[in-house]
Amino acid sequence: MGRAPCCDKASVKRGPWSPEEDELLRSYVRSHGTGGNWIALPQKAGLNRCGKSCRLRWLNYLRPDIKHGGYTEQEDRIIFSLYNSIGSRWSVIASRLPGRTDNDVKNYWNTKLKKKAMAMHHQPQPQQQQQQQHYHHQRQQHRGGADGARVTLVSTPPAPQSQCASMQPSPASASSVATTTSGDACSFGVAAMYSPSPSQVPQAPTLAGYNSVAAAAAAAAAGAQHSPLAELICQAPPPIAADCWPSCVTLDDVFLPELVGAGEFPNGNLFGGFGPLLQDRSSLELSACYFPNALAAEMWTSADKPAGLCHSLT
DNA sequence: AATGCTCTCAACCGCTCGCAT
DNA sequence: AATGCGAGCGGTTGAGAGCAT
Repeated sequence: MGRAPCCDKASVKRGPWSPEEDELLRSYVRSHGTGGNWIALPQKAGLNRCGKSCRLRWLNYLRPDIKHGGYTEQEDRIIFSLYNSIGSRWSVIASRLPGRTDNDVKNYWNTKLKKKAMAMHHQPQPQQQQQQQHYHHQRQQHRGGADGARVTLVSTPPAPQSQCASMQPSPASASSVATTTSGDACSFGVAAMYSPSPSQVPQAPTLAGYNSVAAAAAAAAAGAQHSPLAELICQAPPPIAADCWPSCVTLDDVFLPELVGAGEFPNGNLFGGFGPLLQDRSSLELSACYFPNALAAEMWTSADKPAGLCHSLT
């Protein structure tokens, strides 16, 4: 059973917005803000529109920081990646692309990227497929999308290692030290927090080995049964080179097991092909990363990392 | 020039979620 | 605990622009 309409559709204007309406809404929001109440806004702003319509118009079109069109190759990759990782959660995907809206990303996917993916589907590369099947296998153990363990690396000196396998659920936020269920702080350099409830946390400790940006097509190409994108494409774009790392992607929010190189956090090769990249970027503040589970987080702390990378962690 | 088809994207619809009561 | 309400989300629609015939 659906809810009651938010406004009387018969009495409000619908359809395309006129420049005058745009200006009314723009000037009202500029001077008053939304007030956290979109339902009441149209009347206050002198608009004969449904509040929902006003909200959509503002968020998707009138906001000053909106970018329209002109998607870059890097943005494409991010969308591919995130779509593969989390599916059609457009608001989450859009949040990784400054200036983009969920509606815009959704439209872009439906009209352009999906076709691009399907075109790739007809050009499979056996060698990649084999490797990607491996990714796929591991990816399935990560299901839950972005709901893996979120790890914030802290600069506190290493303490005796304790298992953080039972982290308290916590809102995803950087620079927080999680505690175990017994209340012990996991202060051995890594504080891990699970976004999902513990029961949702994948049990298998195996780590995926691809970066989150190139991963989209990689995992998808593996034909992952749980991946929507996987049904569409079978070929991964090449890994991102150090000199074209998307400027809009910060290391602040990287799903680390995907960022690191191939394998299971091999000692001495933690970052696989991305070591040089990360070293180049060591000036960035790596404040929060995602791991699929606490074991992965622990492996991170004990693994060799590019010099300087941890230096700037908070 | 006229017609039909395809594509794009702004806008709508219906639902879930979270908060307040 | 139950209920109501608004915000937010993702899927879908349809008008209009562009292109092909």
